[in-house]
Amino acid sequence: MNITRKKTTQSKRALEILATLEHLYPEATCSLTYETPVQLLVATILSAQCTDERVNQVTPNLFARFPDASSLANAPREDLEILIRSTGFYRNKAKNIQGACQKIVSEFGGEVPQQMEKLLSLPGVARKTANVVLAHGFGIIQGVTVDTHVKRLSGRLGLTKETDPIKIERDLMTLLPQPDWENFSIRIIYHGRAVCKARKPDCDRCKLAHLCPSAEIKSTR
DNA sequence: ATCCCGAGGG
DNA sequence: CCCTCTGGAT
Repeated sequence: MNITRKKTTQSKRALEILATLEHLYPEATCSLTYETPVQLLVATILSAQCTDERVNQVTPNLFARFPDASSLANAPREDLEILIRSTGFYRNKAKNIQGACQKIVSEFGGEVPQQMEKLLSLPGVARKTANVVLAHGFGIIQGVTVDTHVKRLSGRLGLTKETDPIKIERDLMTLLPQPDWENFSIRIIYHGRAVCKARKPDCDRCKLAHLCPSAEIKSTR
């Protein structure tokens, strides 16, 4: 009973947070630029530990030369590395992009698969990347995208005590209605970038402060 | 737990 | 200098 009641309270608070975020960022969408599911997958792999702004800076040149899975699969590794270098982790990312595209060509007919298990079988693709591709590429809501922002804000907002992204995702999936899973993530990310920043969270201007156990109240001492 | 890794902010 | 940015594999 206690647990059920507690979960209900938390879930209600999660919904209030989501409602506030929807009001705050009505137009929030995936901020990566892409034309096809393959390009979305590649851009998402590139977005690891890197701002989406920087990803969008390299992908136009990348996709102009290697627009699809087969051209990426057959590209000289060094050309890929040079094109994506500024996004960091460029050797791993180039290897993973190429490996993923080779498998997409050889096993999935050159198209990004729409099943979670098949996506997870691609090198460099785990739940975060798979969730982004399924949601924004195909409109399939399979889980909650947990990136560095979702992880940080979920903790600060008291929506989870976990630190493992998989467990955080499980908590958020319990707290939120399935159709809103990606809506929540995308807006949390916007809020994490603009207000609830990693270094210096701007609690004074935060519209979620009244719902947040971590908000700093500066008037008390 | 550690490694991969560039770029920008403080 | 240190920290952070839509992580994933070993």
